[in-house]
Amino acid sequence: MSRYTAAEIEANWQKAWDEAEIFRATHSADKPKYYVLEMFPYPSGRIHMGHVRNYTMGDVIARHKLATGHNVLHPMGWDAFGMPAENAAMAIGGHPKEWTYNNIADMRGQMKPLGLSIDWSREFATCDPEYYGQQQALFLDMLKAGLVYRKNAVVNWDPIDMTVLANEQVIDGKGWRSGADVERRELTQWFFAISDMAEELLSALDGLENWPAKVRLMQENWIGKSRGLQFAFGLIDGPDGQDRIEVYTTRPDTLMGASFIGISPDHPLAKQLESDNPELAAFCAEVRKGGTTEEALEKAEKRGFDTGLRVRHPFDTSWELPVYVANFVLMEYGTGAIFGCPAHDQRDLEFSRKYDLPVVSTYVPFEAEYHAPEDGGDAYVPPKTERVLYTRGFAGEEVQTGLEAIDAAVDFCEGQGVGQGVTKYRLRDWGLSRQRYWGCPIPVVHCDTCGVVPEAKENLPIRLPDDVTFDIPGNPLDRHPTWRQTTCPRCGADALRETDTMDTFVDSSWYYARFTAPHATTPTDMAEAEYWMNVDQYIGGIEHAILHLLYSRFFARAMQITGHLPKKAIEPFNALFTQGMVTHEIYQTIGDNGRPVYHLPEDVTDGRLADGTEVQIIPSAKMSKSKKNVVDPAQIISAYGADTARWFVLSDSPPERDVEWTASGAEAASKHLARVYRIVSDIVASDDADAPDADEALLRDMHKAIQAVSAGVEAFGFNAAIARLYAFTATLAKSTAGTAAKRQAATALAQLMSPMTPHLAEELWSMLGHSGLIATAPWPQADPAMLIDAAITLPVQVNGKRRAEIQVPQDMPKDQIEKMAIEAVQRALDGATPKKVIVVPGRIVNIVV
RNA sequence: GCGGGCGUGAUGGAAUGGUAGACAUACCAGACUUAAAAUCUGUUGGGCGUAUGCCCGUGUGGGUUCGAAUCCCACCGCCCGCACCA
Repeated sequence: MSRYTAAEIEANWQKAWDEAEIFRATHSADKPKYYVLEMFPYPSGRIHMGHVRNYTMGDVIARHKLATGHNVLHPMGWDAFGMPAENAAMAIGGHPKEWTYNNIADMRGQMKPLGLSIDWSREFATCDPEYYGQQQALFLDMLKAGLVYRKNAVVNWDPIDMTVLANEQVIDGKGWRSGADVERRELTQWFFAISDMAEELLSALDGLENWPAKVRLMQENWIGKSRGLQFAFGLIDGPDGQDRIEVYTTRPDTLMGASFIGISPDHPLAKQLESDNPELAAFCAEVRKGGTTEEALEKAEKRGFDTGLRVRHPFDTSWELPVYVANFVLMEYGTGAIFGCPAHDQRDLEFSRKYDLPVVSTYVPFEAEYHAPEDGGDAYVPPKTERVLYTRGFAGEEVQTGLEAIDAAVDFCEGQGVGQGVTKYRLRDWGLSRQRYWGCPIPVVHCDTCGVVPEAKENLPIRLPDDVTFDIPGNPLDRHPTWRQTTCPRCGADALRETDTMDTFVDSSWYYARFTAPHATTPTDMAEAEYWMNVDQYIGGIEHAILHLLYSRFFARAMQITGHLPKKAIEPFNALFTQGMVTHEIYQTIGDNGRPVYHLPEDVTDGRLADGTEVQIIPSAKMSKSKKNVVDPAQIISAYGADTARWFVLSDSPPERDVEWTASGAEAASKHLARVYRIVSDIVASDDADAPDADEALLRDMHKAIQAVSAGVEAFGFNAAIARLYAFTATLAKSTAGTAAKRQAATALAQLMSPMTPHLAEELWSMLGHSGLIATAPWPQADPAMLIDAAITLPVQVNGKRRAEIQVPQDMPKDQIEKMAIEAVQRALDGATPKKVIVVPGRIVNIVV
């Protein structure tokens, strides 16, 4: 009997698949298409277990679809532009291009042994001029369509990476990559007009039924739609030309409780006043400088600067309110000015107490023991759905919910000519300019006479120059001796190229479309896009729930507007699945300096290092180099084979949750695969043709397994599918059936395992004497008749507690089941007469006494 | 603060409102072996009992239901997203 040797088997079958070109995606009229895509990797140089899990899931889907008669597109590429390449060039010398392409070659080399069913003929990297040239063409079309524009803007400047960041890339006031405190600078930048599509991007979320609700909700919150009233307070004796302050509020029902106006330090009025008020200027400067981190904001006192100006309340001209420049008012949201209502907003209340401003409730709750904010209590902010008593509403005293009162207030104010109801979105335009080298050059030219001129399409791609240096910070394109010099595409005069490159999120916002025609001489080929789009199943990490997925949704729309995608691709990803991380325990000892020292899993055996030192085990966390809790897929593959790694990352945990990598788990997976191999070898070697073939139980279990595993694979229930395969394997191992039945069951087992462990499955298929490849063999079908057992076991409950079991024929009439059930639980009934008998067919009997 | 999710054995987890703990890990026991490894078999939620069995049990407390891990309400704990957003 031969032994299971993963290395040999896996190499052989990978070669066979390559030679047969079974994963090459082609059109076919008689098969439905299926496009499965995993979020493409950044070429850091090494694949990690997270990649293995992600791509294995996609591969299971792809292989299952292939076997169920679909025309599958399953491509792979590289998200290859970005800062790490430049950082590497700065740190260790060399060139980002070289570094990137070497990494790609390395990672491809690590990925191929996984045996993924990828159409490698479609592979590309976003740093290929062939790709980014088309991205430039797309940019020019978007520019023409008004989807890109240039403006002067206060931007988030990352002082370490020396570049601008999008709002989405600022996390807690720090750069998402560098972690540096972000500064505010005013620069001329390119923007995608994504906010114009806010409503569309929001309302279309409803149609994404096969996206996780969590992701849809996160996007909804990010877009941040709010409905409110925008109106003006009349300014008394304002500076030159200023006679009003526009404010926006979502709570116009509290307008009669207003006690001050707060404006942002960046508000035009504040800036105007600043010029002849050094004290105010100092205050504003201090606020602008202030940290925007969570802790800083938490601790930051609500502070204001009384401008001395007063406004009139729109509904009572004798009512004057002071105008403060307040440190908590943001210029970026609404109008950059608010009215403060301390009775119904805790922040406004704190501010009012500090500056001794009046506190007036507009509504109160019904409870008697209510401690009003006027008397030192907290601000009263009930849910908008709660009914409260309005004491200072617009229609006199009445009981209303906040929602009703807000609507009524908007109507009333509009009727009185005080402002209008408006809808606002938190989503802001996407700034795409980056002052970096390793990115897609923005294809425009600055001409002294013509201004900013789009490059001519025939000049594309605008290639990055290779001869650049990284010895000093900043953008090497800026200081390149000749690259900038060009001629104006419009007037032919000498002109300068734009040296900003595009945010790398642009690259990943349309790659899924490029995969449908990776070598087209336009961004996409409409016929191919029409055939392959949309992505039927997209799989990736939850960390991309907002940025990448929102940008991609925007791009799909932009590409439709510019004629690069068909209408049906307006939402590019029909279904989205967000998989969990692969985690591992952390092994730590305390070093001489009292600091923790981390140890790699391969250096720890039974909780001890090689020298016998005991390590402290810290609970499982995301694999990270700094904590050394990393398992290298390449090592696992060489130790156990790819099938073991694939099997393990799919088992144990549901795919959307984190899975903990354990050595014992990997060992167990490996043993199981070897066991399956052995069982099938034995079946092939034996000849029990004379054994009673009547072991129907085996074939029944086979059909049930086909049913359960198929359902599991289709519904991302990989862990449950694998559990079922363990059980079916046990049935097969113990079966006393004849060879023919066993061979049939073994064949089904191989097929059901084939999406997860494709190499072993091919080997078993071949051992069992089947011709061709299991990868392309039709998926087994469950026979409905075999799923129903002739006799079934019914638990019998008395008052909801299980007291007995009865064996009944599948089709026994209800009244007979009742009779049998009552008989079976005579003792538990203890003479009592059943009041009611509930028979749930095929499930349970419950007797109520 | 706002929004969302989760809580089941020693562990990962399973369970269309219908036998809670499938499957796996770990542990324990047995078979094979001179021995070990490998392999195979069995046990394992808690408690009571010689036993047929009985009681308890899905974070806590209540509710709906013939029947609740699952649905509803409140609370506790953990996790995630957003956040001086007016």
